[in-house]
Amino acid sequence: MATMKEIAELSGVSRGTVDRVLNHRGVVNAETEKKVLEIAKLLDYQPNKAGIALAAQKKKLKIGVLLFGAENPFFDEVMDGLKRKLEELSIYGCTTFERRISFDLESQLSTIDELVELGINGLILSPYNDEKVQEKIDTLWEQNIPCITINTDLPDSKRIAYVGSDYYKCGQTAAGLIHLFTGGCAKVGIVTGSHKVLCHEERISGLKDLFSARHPAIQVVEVVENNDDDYKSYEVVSKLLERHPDLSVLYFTAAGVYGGCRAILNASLQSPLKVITFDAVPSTIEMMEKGIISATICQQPEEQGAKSLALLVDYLLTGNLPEESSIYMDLSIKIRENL
Amino acid sequence: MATMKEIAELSGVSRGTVDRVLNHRGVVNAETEKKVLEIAKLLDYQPNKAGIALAAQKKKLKIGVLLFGAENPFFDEVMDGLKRKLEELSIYGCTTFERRISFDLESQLSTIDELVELGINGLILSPYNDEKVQEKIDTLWEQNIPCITINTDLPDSKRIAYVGSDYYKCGQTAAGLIHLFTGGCAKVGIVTGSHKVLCHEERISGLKDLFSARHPAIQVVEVVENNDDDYKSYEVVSKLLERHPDLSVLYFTAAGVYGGCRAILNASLQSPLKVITFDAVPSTIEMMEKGIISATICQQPEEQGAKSLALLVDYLLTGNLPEESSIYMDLSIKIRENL
DNA sequence: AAATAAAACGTGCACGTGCACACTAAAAAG
DNA sequence: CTTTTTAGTGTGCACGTGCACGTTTTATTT
Repeated sequence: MATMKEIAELSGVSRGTVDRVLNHRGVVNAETEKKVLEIAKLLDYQPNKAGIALAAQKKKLKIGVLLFGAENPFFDEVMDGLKRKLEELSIYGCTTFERRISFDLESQLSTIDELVELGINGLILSPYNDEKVQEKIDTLWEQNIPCITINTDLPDSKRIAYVGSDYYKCGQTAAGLIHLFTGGCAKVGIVTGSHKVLCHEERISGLKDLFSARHPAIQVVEVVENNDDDYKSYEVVSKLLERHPDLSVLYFTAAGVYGGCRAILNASLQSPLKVITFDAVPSTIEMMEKGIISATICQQPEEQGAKSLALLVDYLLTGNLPEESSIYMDLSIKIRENL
Repeated sequence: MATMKEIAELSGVSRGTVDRVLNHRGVVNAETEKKVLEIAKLLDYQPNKAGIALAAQKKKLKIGVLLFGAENPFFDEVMDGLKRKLEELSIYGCTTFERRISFDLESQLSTIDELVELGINGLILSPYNDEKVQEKIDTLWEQNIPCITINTDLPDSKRIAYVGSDYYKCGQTAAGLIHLFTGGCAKVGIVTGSHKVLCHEERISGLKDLFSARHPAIQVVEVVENNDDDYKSYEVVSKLLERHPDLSVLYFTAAGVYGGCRAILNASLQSPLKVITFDAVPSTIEMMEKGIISATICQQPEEQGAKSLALLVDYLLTGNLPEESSIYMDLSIKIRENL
């Protein structure tokens, strides 16, 4: 592996000049630049990561992490993955400032300001879907503080990347499972968070599109909202089961799984009901072990945390943007036996 | 973060002595040792990885990788994951020597010798199940060449770890899927590689055990062997389908999936047959897209490659053994929609 | 022509560790 | 008493990069 020193010797200049050429720092004579670049290409120069890491020690990179769901175990797992990656990246001597807030625009905006005050060099954010947050992200970008959105996106903002799941594909996967579980003829009820939340809607359309394209005999009988609240969920599911005693599948697009399952346990059903959910938080796992939930589709929260940190640190150290601006996690289906 | 330099200053000794104490190198006065260790613990000293990486440059670690299945796309994916991790670990300046061989004891033994000749510092190996290989691994261990088994294990050897899947759990997961796909009453046919191969047997017993424990109405009608050969597979599956025209599920524990599926395509079945397989090689994906295969259980080949390299390099650089001597991958269920 | 500004480049330190080598003082051997 | 051994310790280089600072040359202004 070629080093800057070797390039300098072969080009007849000093290591400092090579540094200036390769890192676009300062001013260099056009001819010199050409020669250095030539030789660098010839030797297939790749910066030595150990050297970069060593030099990065003094930079003391500070990364802000701001997630919703202060009480949501899903985001605990995101944090776990992020921490794991932080350990791996400890070689670059970077530190994180973590904040968990409830689902609220104002506290999101103020916490971002707080993190900026602390002098963060980059931000990982699960954004509230509001124009003010988008503007904030754009401002940060102008201030040389790059931002990565995680779990939910703000596609029109100047975030350098989104890391999360493909919600449409989530819905399609659920549809595929329903087909396999029922043999192609079924009555499906859907419990969603809110029609206003884009990602819930996308999961529903992914599912409906697949049914109409491939399994027309599967019928979505009703969609109810639980506002991601377990008690609301308990109520709406109870009533749904009363209205449709012949329901064969119940599909949760988001939170409120536990409340919904309690409603199922409480109802006296004559036919077996298959339940399909998202994510595998502890209460979901409990219901899978009881046999209430047949399958759950996981969006790899740990990987989301790990990937977003890796991308941000890479950008801060090398200036490399990710190849794709949206990075989707693999979806993994879990049943009782492979939890 | 504390450094060796700081520890040296606080202990009133030189950095060299701190190095000797912490890395058990050379001879140190008992009292001095005690004091240094005390202060190191007090400061919660963790060696700086960038420094280690930089110093590791001159060691030029060489890792041998010896995998079966020269023509098997599954092991291609293992190699992909390993390469990816190698890129990440390039910071330590290590290189790999890769060999792919066919399933044969003699060539495995001779290739190991060849790699040792090349001066490898460690070996990643998918071992042939034979005492001679075990002895070879033990010999390597005596020679200070640690070995990690991948995909299949040799538990009684002196390998420092096994990275792969839990075959019994694979079988249980398949059983769980069959239950969900059929509703608890089904006739199941099993196509296996060979009864002599331990891991195939484990997948079958995982499946049978779950059925007898939880789903007694599901019946395994026959187990046939295909010796991991597609044409043999075509033949035995054809005959199996003739003998059991009422079969509801066909379960492949190993290779020969493509040949078996061709047999299914060729047979005129009156009732829909659900097929469950392992891994997601290109021909399997093709059959999933055609709708022949309902689901496949993946053992994360890329992760196997990545994890084994990470563990080996970690051991070589720091002497840390993995916490568990057997590392099992998560099992991920794939259907057409989440491939 | 002298003074100032700008362009272009070189030098040297810092980062933390591994390891070879040199060195001192005390104990053992002659 | 002198020489040799050995336990114990200190010193300094190497690894590759980022970056601040200094120096020299060339161009521009007064």
